[in-house]
Amino acid sequence: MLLARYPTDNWWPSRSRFEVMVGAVLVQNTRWVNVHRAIAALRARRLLQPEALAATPVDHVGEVIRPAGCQSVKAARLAHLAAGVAQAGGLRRLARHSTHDLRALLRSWHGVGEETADAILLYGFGRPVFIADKYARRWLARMGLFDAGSGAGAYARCRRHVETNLPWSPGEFQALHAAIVLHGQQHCGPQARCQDCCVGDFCSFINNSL
DNA sequence: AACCAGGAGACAT
DNA sequence: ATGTCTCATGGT
Repeated sequence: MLLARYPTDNWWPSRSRFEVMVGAVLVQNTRWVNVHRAIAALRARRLLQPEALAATPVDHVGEVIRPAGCQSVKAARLAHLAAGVAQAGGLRRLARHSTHDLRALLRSWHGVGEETADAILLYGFGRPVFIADKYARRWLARMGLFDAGSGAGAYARCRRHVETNLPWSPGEFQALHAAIVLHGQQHCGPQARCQDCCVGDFCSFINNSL
C-alpha cells in the first residue's frame, strides 16, 4: 500500500550501474527532467561507460551535460567518477566490496557526498540503505519519529537509526526513499506545515515500524 | 521576476 | 564546529 499511494515504478530509470552513478551526480540540486536530458545526450555520444567518459575532455562533457546545470562542477565530478572506477579495478570489482567499504570508497571521490554515495549504493548496487536526505530528516522529525538535529553527523545518525530499526530489503528501501521524496515534493515542502498529508496509511505504517 | 531543484565543496567566522 | 556562498540550467 505504500506503493499504491506513491507509485515508484520508474523513480530511478537506468540501464546500467554506471548510469546510476552518473545520474546520482547530475541530480544534485537539480530536477530529474533536466538530468534525463543530460543522460540522453551522454548516451547518444556513448559516454555512459567509465572508459569512454574518462577518455573525453572535461570541457566537452560539460557541454553535453549542460541541461543538468552546474556544468563545470559536474563535468569534473563525472571525471572523478570515471577515474575512481578505473582505479578501483572496474565495476565488477567495485561490486565485491561490502556496503561499508564501498560507501567509504565512493565518499573518497571528489563530488560524492553522503547522499550521492547512498543513492549509488541503493539504486546502483542494490544495497539495503536508507537515504537520510533533507526530505527524510524533515519528515521523520515532523512525525516525531526521529530528530537527528542539524549539526554535523545528522545524516549518518538518521540513516543508522532507520536502518537498525527497519530491516528492509533493498527494494523496500528504494520504494521508501521515492515515497518520502514524492510526499515531500507534493505535500510537505520547506514552508508547508505537513498536517493532513501525514495521517494516511503510509505514515502510520512507517510509524508502527519505528 | 524572483525563486528553487532528488547536493557538495570552499570559505569565512 | 557551524553558517553562507557558489555552481548554472530550466521550470514555476
